[in-house]
Amino acid sequence: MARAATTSDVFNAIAEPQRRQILDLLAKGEQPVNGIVEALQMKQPQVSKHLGVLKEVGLVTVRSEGRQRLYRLNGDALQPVYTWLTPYEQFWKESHDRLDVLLQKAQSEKANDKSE
Amino acid sequence: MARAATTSDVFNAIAEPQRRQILDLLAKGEQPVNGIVEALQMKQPQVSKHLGVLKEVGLVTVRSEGRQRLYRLNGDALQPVYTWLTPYEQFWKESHDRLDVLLQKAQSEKANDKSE
DNA sequence: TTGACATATTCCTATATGGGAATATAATAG
DNA sequence: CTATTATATTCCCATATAGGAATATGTCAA
Repeated sequence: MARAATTSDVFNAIAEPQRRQILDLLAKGEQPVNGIVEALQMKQPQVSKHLGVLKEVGLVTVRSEGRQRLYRLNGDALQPVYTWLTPYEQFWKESHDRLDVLLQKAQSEKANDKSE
Repeated sequence: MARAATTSDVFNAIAEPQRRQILDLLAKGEQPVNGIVEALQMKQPQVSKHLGVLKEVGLVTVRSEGRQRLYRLNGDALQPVYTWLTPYEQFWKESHDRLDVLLQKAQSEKANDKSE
């Protein structure tokens, strides 16, 4: 089997750096395709393709206005990533105060208390 | 150009569901390859390959003990994902209280204060 | 209608899988 | 040394890109 499609889920969709850039831009507000093209210095067809992927996984929505197509971020679609990631938060938040380390420290301090 | 390598960065590495499963398992504690194979019902070569990817991006570390190779999670390596994701948090945490909405609400409440 | 602008789609190619099967390597027991 | 256990590596294949180039589609203006 080959690698899963980028459209199979949000994790695959955001694996591509340029798609994350597009999302970051859209986080500041709705943009027409050309707005993205200019802001991020990408080629128009590539942007349209990336937007297609993002749309398919629900990360963006579109609406037409005249000849422009305005893309808008749908941040909610990122929640699965956040949900998966949250339990790992402990590993870097105060990374040197992980539970096991704290326990060891507590032990040695207890020992020190006795000897000091 | 083809898709970036799964070993190019953490985002690509965690795009594969089975690799996330492996990480989830290792989050509970160090495991030998066969421990993972049994726990997750995967084939040994596949597990070794996935571990190779995870190791290359720094998500796991290994140490040998006898004939076993014990893999351990290195959660710190997930921080880039968390960092990228955090600004989007507002979109789903109290998703109906997004900043723009809050501002509107504040405005109308202010108006109400005056009238009440 | 015709032209110009905005975006989407198609075709092509090089590349990187992920799984299966078979095999190689490493380490220990006897 | 030899068999066994534990893991890694190699080969092969089907598939899905991501980018470039060219072109199709859509929409509005005159």
